[in-house]
Amino acid sequence: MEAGASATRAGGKNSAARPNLAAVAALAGVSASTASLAFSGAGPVSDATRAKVLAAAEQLNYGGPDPRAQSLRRGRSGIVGVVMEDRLREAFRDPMNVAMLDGLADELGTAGLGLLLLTEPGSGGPELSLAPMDAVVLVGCSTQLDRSVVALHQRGIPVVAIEAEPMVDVLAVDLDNRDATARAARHLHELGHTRVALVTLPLEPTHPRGALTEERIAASTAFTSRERIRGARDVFPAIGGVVAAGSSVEEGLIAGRELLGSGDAPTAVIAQSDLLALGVIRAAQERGIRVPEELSVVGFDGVRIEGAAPYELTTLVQPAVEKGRAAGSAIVELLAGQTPAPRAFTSEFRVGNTTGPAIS
Amino acid sequence: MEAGASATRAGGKNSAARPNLAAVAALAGVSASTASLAFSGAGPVSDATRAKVLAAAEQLNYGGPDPRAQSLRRGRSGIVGVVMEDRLREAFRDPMNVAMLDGLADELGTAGLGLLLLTEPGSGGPELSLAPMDAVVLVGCSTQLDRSVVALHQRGIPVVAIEAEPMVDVLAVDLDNRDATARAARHLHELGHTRVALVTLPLEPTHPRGALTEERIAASTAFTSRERIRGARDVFPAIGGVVAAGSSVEEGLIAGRELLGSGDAPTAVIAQSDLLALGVIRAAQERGIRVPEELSVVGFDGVRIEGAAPYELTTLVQPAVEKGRAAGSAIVELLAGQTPAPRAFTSEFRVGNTTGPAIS
DNA sequence: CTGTTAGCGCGTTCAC
DNA sequence: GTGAACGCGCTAACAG
Repeated sequence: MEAGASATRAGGKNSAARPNLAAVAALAGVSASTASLAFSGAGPVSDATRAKVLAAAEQLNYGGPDPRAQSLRRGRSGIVGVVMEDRLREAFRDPMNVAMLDGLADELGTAGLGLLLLTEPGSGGPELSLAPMDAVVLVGCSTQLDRSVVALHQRGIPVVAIEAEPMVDVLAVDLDNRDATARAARHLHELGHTRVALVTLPLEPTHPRGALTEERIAASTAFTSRERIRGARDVFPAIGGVVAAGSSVEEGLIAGRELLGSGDAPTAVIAQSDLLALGVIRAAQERGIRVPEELSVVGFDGVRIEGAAPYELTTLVQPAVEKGRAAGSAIVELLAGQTPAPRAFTSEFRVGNTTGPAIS
Repeated sequence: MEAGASATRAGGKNSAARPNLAAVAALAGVSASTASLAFSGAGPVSDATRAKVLAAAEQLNYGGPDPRAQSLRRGRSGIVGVVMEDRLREAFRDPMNVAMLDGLADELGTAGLGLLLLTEPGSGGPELSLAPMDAVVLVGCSTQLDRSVVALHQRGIPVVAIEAEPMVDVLAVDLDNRDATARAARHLHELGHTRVALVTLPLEPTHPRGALTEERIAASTAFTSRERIRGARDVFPAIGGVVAAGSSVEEGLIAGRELLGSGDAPTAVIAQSDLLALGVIRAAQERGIRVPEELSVVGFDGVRIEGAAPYELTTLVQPAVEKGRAAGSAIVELLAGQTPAPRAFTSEFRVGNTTGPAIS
């Protein structure tokens, strides 16, 4: 051994094999278990011994216990999987998802848990059942994940679902999608609207646009969209409309053009997200239709959107961050062996300046 | 054993202990390694044997090999960590980050790798060195991560950094932040502007607002912001301005008010993101300052922003998705034992309708 | 094609 | 305080 200033990228054969705890222990002249305690700090170790171990570690360029081995030994990896709809960009485009994720990450981070982004099976992404995770959060997922959920249960991995069809042994974090939409619909009803149309979020995994038909509703795999449709139908049983390909202003614009260009254009539109609602308003502007005088528009979510001015959307404000936070704390409790109760959140109906009396 | 329709959540003592591969193998009457092959499919196993194993697995309610054990044995977890600035919501608010992540996730997903969201050390989140990951991507990180990077190297974990201060043994995915900004600055220079101000992205981890001072620049930990400042100074050596607390229209508005309210307001503003640029334009509108007649504004990123109309921002279009994709493929190559070359991307200067000749 | 033998790297009993 | 042994659950070698 020459001088000790090396360690940059020395070419010695020592650097070839990665050191492990045993090697460090050997060099320090202690047993492996003692060395383990010296690192984890979870046990009585004399300062002198600890120093010896740390010195040996430094000399061997040992970076601490291997997380993979720890995971196996402890039976915990500190990772929580989050399953979202296929395209990340799609999911992140909607501020609601982002807010929810933020709440979730916040709560999990506090507990030292990391967030693993997964996509639904079949989308070519990482296999849901291949990742070493301690728990899973399903968000805005299609209702067809039963297979995967069963596999997770077999592994004893707790599952929390945000706004999903109820499943056995899956803790639900719910939103009053149906009731909330019904409340908004009632508002329109009271204002005298009868020709009301829906602009819904996607109903199928492939997100095709098109008219809202009975068949599509029946075959839909999107829980949230369907619940909101039901809410609208609680008030307007025969309500129709169009299905958008995503939650964006652009999609709302397309949907709005479709609706407002038809023979008997609606006097009110129930959009399933604020972004869609804003798009519909844009479409109205294009045709010179005034909002709310000639067209009422309600949204869902209650996000502040850049560029919405001068409109203040009539909408349903949902506690997105809280939803994420609730899912996070539920996970933490689940991992602690407790059995938390399902959580249900309610949206607040906020009247803005985009709804008004129907003109007959 | 009664009828076989059970397995829902039977209370037998068999369901207490989670089955493992050995148990399945024993029940199937084969060796553990054979059972392993039957599951992984990576080896010659007779159909009859495989069927036996699968049947035993089903009977025992075994969900397949434990990913944690596989991780240890194979030395791979299939997880790639992504380290971003502290708040997720903050990071996701900027469409650039989302686009980049999308490209990254896309490339990694194809390789079967999952994305683990991590925060910088000290932000209370999951420890960067505690997660079982195969590689790490640093994005928009402060330049003070050397400690963590060293730890990762000790573990033999490859690191890719997107737009970061060069570090040893870290593969760089770079953007021509400085040159690009200089190009935009030159454009303003040629238009005759001399009173030009900057609106920069945060310079410190805590994101305080305030005037852009020499001290702050010198002490800054944000690589991208600093490079862009340098680019501006290549053309306007004495340029000053303000530091925003994040990349958002709101922040741009605040910064714009500050700049335009001062004694000698600038005739041109170089904003370090399109969101900030739009905010500055809003501030100008508030004061009745016309863009581009009385104030020129350039941005950075080249994103389509809802609500920007009727403006089409003069900006630097950067290939965000490609950046992410490049980082992803670099990771894949690194994990395959190859040594990919660093990648560098260039931004395209796009002249919109928010810049014009200086009025003197 | 299948079984046997060794570990992967670590944490946790127990003794001393 | 410290050391010795064992096993987490699986898979990569080699035998047969």
